[in-house]
Order: sequence, then C-alpha cells, then structure tokens
Amino acid sequence: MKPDPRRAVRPLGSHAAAARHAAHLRALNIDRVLSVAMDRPGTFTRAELIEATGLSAPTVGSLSSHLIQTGVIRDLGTGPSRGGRRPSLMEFNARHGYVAGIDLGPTRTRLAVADLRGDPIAHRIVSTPSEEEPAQLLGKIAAALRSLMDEAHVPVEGLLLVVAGAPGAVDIKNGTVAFAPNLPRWTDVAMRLLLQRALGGTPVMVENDVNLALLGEHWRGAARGHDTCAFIFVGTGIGAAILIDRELHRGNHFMAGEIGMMCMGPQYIDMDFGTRGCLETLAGLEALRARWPQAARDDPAGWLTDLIAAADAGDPHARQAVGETARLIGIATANVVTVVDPSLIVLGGAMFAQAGPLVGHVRAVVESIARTPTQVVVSALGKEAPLAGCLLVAAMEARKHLRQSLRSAAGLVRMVQ
Amino acid sequence: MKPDPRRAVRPLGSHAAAARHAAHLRALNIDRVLSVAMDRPGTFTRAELIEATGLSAPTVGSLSSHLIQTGVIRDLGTGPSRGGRRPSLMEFNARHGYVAGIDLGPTRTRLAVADLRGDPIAHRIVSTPSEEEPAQLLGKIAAALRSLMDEAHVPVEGLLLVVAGAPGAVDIKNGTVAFAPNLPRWTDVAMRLLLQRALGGTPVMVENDVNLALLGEHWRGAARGHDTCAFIFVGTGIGAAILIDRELHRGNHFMAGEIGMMCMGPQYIDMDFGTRGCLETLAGLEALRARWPQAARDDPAGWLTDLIAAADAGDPHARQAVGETARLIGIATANVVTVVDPSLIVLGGAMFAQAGPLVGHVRAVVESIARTPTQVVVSALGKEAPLAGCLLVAAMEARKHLRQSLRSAAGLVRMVQ
DNA sequence: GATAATAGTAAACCGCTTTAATTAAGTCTT
DNA sequence: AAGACTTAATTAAAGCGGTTTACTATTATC
Repeated sequence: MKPDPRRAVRPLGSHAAAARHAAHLRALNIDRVLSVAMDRPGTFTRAELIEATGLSAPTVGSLSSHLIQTGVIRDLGTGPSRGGRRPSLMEFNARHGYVAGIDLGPTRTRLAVADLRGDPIAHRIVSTPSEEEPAQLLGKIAAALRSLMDEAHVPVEGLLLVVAGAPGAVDIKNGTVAFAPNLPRWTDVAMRLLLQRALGGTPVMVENDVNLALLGEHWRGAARGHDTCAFIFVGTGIGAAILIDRELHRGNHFMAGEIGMMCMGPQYIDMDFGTRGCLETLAGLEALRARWPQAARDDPAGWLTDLIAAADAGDPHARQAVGETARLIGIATANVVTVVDPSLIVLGGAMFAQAGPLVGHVRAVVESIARTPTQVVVSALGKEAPLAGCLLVAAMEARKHLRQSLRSAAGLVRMVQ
Repeated sequence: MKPDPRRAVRPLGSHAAAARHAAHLRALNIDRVLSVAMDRPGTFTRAELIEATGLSAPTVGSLSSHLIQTGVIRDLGTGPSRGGRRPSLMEFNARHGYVAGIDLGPTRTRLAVADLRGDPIAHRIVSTPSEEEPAQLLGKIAAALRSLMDEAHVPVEGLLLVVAGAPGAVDIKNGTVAFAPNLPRWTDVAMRLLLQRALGGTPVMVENDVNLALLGEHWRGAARGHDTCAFIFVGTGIGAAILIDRELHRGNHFMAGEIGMMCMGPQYIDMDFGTRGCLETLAGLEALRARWPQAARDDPAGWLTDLIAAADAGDPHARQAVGETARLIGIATANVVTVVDPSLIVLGGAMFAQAGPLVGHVRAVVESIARTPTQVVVSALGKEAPLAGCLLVAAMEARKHLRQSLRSAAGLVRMVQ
C-alpha cells in the first residue's frame, strides 16, 4: 500500500493524483457555478455568476472558460452594454444531453424526449394492452422511443437517462415492479433491467407513477411552491404520494401512501379485509359504479359523466352514491392530512378528471375533520402529470450526474493558452 | 462597497478577511476532525483520525494541536505501543460545555444536566401543579435547574443550551406553546422567551414532548437503528411523532401526527366531531375509564391496573372495554403505518405503561390491516423518554454550534511555537 | 470628448494540503 | 543484546487554487 518512492517522476501538469484537497475546492466551485448556470432560465454573464456564487472574478472567469470548453455552457457572444464594456453572454447548453420519460399505463403508455431542462422535445402515445407480456411491451416501448428520438433528430448516444413510471408497488432500488393491481401480469417484473437492455444500455430509473405525478404537479402544476404536500389518486385503485421538504417519502417498504388498504372504521375490520373492508373496495371507481344501478346500461366510458350529471340534476340515488364515495375519500384524505400535515392536497385520477363537484365534497369533509388549514385542489396536469414527473426527475438526475463527472474531471485548463 | 485601496496595511497574521476560500477548506477539515472526535465513544490517536478522516498526517497534526489548544479535545498523554512509537491519546472533552433538558409534565417536571455526549450528570423531579401560572412555573423550574447545577458542580457559564419539551402543539420556530390539551393555562405561552429570561440568557429550544420521546427511543431505547419510525402516545390525550430518515417530521403547521383528532369512520362524522367523534374521545384514557363502570369505585390511580387484571381474569366487561379501545388504537396505528410505512412503531404513554396485554391487542389489529411487516413494540424508556430526547437534542445542537464556532475561528496557530 | 462605470484578464501573493523526509520510540528476531 | 522493522508524529518543501491588486477594453453619460 505504500507508494514506491522510486516511481517515475510525475510529469508537470499531470492531472492524476494532483493535490487532492485543493482540487476538491475547485470541484466544489465548479459545482457551485454549474448549479447556478443550470437554474438560470435564460442567458447570464460572468458578472452575474460572480454575484450569484460569491466567487471572485478571476475564479469565475477560469471556471467559465473551462465549462465552455467542455460544452456544458455555450458562449453566445457579447450582449448589450449596461453602461460599460459589453458582457459576453453565456447559456447552459440544455442540449448537452437528452433524457426521456415513460409513463406506463394499463392501456396506453406516454413517451417523451426532453432536454436537460426537462422541456419536452417530442412526445407520443403508444397503446400497450395489458394482456401482453411485460417483456414484449417494454420492447415495443423501447422501439417507439427510438423512433421518436429519430424523428426529433435526437442522437441516440446523447440519451443520458430514462425515467419510467409504473402503477403499483415499485422497488426503486432494484428497479422492479413488485405488483400492480390493475396489471396482473406485472408481478415481480425487472422493469429497469428489461428496459435498459432493450435500449442498448442507457441508464433507466423506475418509480411509482403517483409519486411522479406529485413531482410533476410540484414542478409545473397545482403544487408549485408547496414543499410538503400529497397527491391522492383515485381511479380503479387508490393511492397517495407524499412529498416532505421537496423529497418524496417512499417508506421502509416502498409502501408509504398506499391508502387503498386503509381501514375505514372498526365495523369493517372483521370482514375479510382487503377484499371488502378497505378504502379501495369502498370508494374506488368500481365501488362508485356499483352504487349507481344505471351504470350498467350506459357505455363503459361515460357512466361517470352521466352519474355526475344526474347528481347535479338532483337525482337522489346519484347524490347518495357520490356523497358516500366522497365522504370516504374525504376521511382518508383527512387522515393523510392529520398524519402528515401538508400545506396542500392534490386530488387526481379518473375519479376527479371529469367530476368537478366531487372535489368540493371531499374538500368539505376534510375541512370538517382536519384541524389544519390545508388546501385541497384538483390536479392541474391531469393525465400528463406522471410524464412531467418523469422528465423532471430524469433532467435533475442527469444534471446531477453531469455535475459530478465535471467535478471529478476538474482539469488544470489554465486560462487562455 | 468597494474596498478602499489605501486602507491601513493589514497586520501580518490577521485573522480577519484572510483568503476566504482556502480558510473554508480548513473549516471543512476542522469540522471533519471534530465530527469524528465527537462520535468516538472513548479515546483516539492522531493515526486513527488520519484513518477516519482521510486527511494527511501533517494536516491532522495541525488540526489536533489547534483543537487541543481550544480545549475541545483533551490530551491524555501517551498510550500503549502497537509495535512502534507510542501514540499520544486524545479524547473529546465532553465537559467543554454542558446542556440541560426539561420535560414539562401536567403534574411533575423532570430536569437533568448532561455533558456534551448527552450523558446525564444529575437529575431531579419537581412538582409543577397545572393550576399555577406558566410564567411562575417556568421560574420555579429555572430555579430548580440552577440549584441542580450547583449541586452537581456544573458552572453556570458552561451551560450552552437548554432543550425543553412540552405536551401539546409547540411552534418550534417561535418557541411558543400554542395550546396543550391537558394544561388549560398553557395557551400561546412564549415558553422559550420566559425560560431564557429566567435562566439569564441561556439559549433555549422548545419541542413537543412526544417528538422528544421518539428521539429518545431512537437514541437509546426501543427504536435504535430504525431511521423511519413513529411513536404513538396514548394517555389522556393521543398523539404521534414521526421520524423520517432520522429527522423529525413536524408538518406544515407543526401538527403532523396529531392523531387524537383522527376520524374513525363515516358514522362519526356527523356527531359534533372533536368532542365526541374523534380518536382521543373514543380511545383515550378517559374513554377507557368510561367503558369500565367499576372504575369510579376504585382509586383514581389504580383503576387501569385493576381493569387489566379483571380482563386477564376473564371478566367479560373488562375484556370488552380493553378490546374496543385496543381496536380503535390499532386502527389509528395501522393508518399511520399505511401512510408513513415505518419500520417500527413504538407505543407509549400511560395507557401502555402498566397495560402490557393491550400492546398485544394493538399489534394484532395492526397486523390484520397493514400490508407491511411493521414491528409494534412498547416504549423502552417509559416516562424518561422525553427527557432523554431533550438531552440528545441539546447535546447534538450544542456540538453543532461548537463546531461552527471553531470553524469560523480557524486561526493560524502554526504547529509548536 | 472627458469621465465614470462595467467587464474581463494578468500577475503577485497567500493559506492550506500534500508528498517526502526525518525524528522518536517502541517491538521483534536471531 | 544488537540490529531490523513498525508505528507514530513532526518538519520541510512544493504545488494548487483562490483572492487581491493592477491593468486593459469598451461603452454610456454628462
């Protein structure tokens, strides 16, 4: 382990094994500059970097030229003067790499390619019938993503990361889908492995789709500025996602927020719980449909709209069906509010997509129970929320990785020369 | 804002405004060494610091002498040889400062003084009848703390921080007790301000006592190693504390975990909720007592023991009272498990202090509902848990503050000389 | 057009850490 | 018991990187 004192003299300016901790300082500063640069929506100057980072002008100058050389930052020439020498404008090169998002759904899957800001470049919807084998579906999705990138002239080798969302219990550590209630074939599927293989080795991350929807809403939707909030998804299944201090809370077994299994009262506990007594079976879409006898006569897609219309018109049966459902969802929501105390609850999923009045019911129930002034709003991004979350996570992770690789490659690139 | 170039020549070796960012590097390393030193339970050598911090020998040497000079680290002379020159032993000086903890209770208040490891030096219990004015009580507590320190020969000026726990809603930002269900006089009490004044200016932090109990259990009790877990407190009131990744989760209005207000089913929602329909009124100590007609005849302290004994003996009334209570607590616990997905639940409070069998009931209910294998155990520290949490928080915060002050005072202290 | 303000670069300096060499004080082997 | 080897800690020299200071370039303002 001892270094051989007789080893070859280190060449002047050699990068390897340079003073480790002075280099660490430089790495920190590269990170600082890059963070500022990436978060700026538009162009910026060296002077602005000095202001924002607190570093001195020569340091910022040196780091800027280094980062321009690597291509992460682009030089845009001189800008308008503000009463003196004209500044040279720079911009974070959001196309220094690309990311993709995949929102796997029970019948349709949404794809998108985006730049490093997360801004979508192209998107597409492919049909993914749940009868097909997961491996086949993932192959189909990968092929669609490739053709999408081709059409958008995004180079394959530029794809840095793909984030995929799946409904159900996702083990983000192993990248597997443990089980998905509405996708019976998706049990213990190594989604990350299969996708990564089908994509020729591109890194893949897998996450629960409700979690991604919440991140999407927090980024560009109804939850902007709410750093501790929750998303309550009600469709055929019921689930919640929880954001705490801007971080997803997933729980010890990746089961945090799986409120479909919540017990709604002592009277339900002796039933065969899980098939009859839990929230999902009492207040999911199927349960609501069962409360509305006319549903069977209508088409499978439009019954909810009809039910809501009937309730609005004053039909007592419809009103009761909606009221009972909203009451249960409201209690569950209030329980989340009581335990987590978020500043906002976002309601989403098919139950709320067309059913505006339901939101009001739920809000009223929450307000009558909870002791905190928690806002209850409906999703702003709707079906696009999980995909937006995919792109956000992908862009953020890719940027983090980029910063790390630039830090460790902190060369000596002396100014000019 | 521009520095005057003609300003007086800076004296050689002046600390102020030295090269800012090289000094920052030193500050980081001081922090690193101190963190290692503080976390070592016993003595350590320079060689061990080199190993643990990854820094070079000269750096560790320089930092060690500096820290010994300041007194945070003590030199213990040479230790036993391990086949070469004998190392010089050092030790974190846990008495470089002191902290105190105060666990305010409805009838009794626990006090303790501890060193910077959080190890108690002396403790005491003072009676604090809830009829008295908060300001008076706090004065009494402060006086008791002073006399306790006096007896233990702890210098007053060495007291760095006091952490106090209170039952009820505590605003840790402002250091106020918004309200405490069992302490009617404690509404909007500026506890931090009053205590700090009564103690002559010593910094004070205030925190909810259930939160502190959870931290105590995580530190030295039943929750050791469980970085995401919860404490469910059941006494006259009911409340929960939530730990997520070793950090307390307090919520947006400091109301996270206030499950006393949890709604236990749709049938309760139309009652005047809060006084009849919520968990606390259905399953708190008072509710259990009401379910047991014989309670009135017994003494106010021992009825719970008698009730449990009767239930154990097979008394059907007693069994039903216990069963109904445990079922409700179990559902609430399961709701917490569902939402948070912790690895462990700790049950504490008067309800479980003498009532071992109740824990089994609750565990069974949780297991029948929750879909995750979450352990349910009883508190290991009992009534001492909040005080332990006080001392932990106080010691940790004091150490953090100490590290910061030593970092910013990173002098030039050249070795020897 | 002189002046002041803004933007950026070059050179000197300085603190901190590292590597390398040295001192110190033992244990182990033959 | 003498020499060889280990382990611990200090001293010396060298280099890296950031800041300060000084200087150049460019342009709006008076």
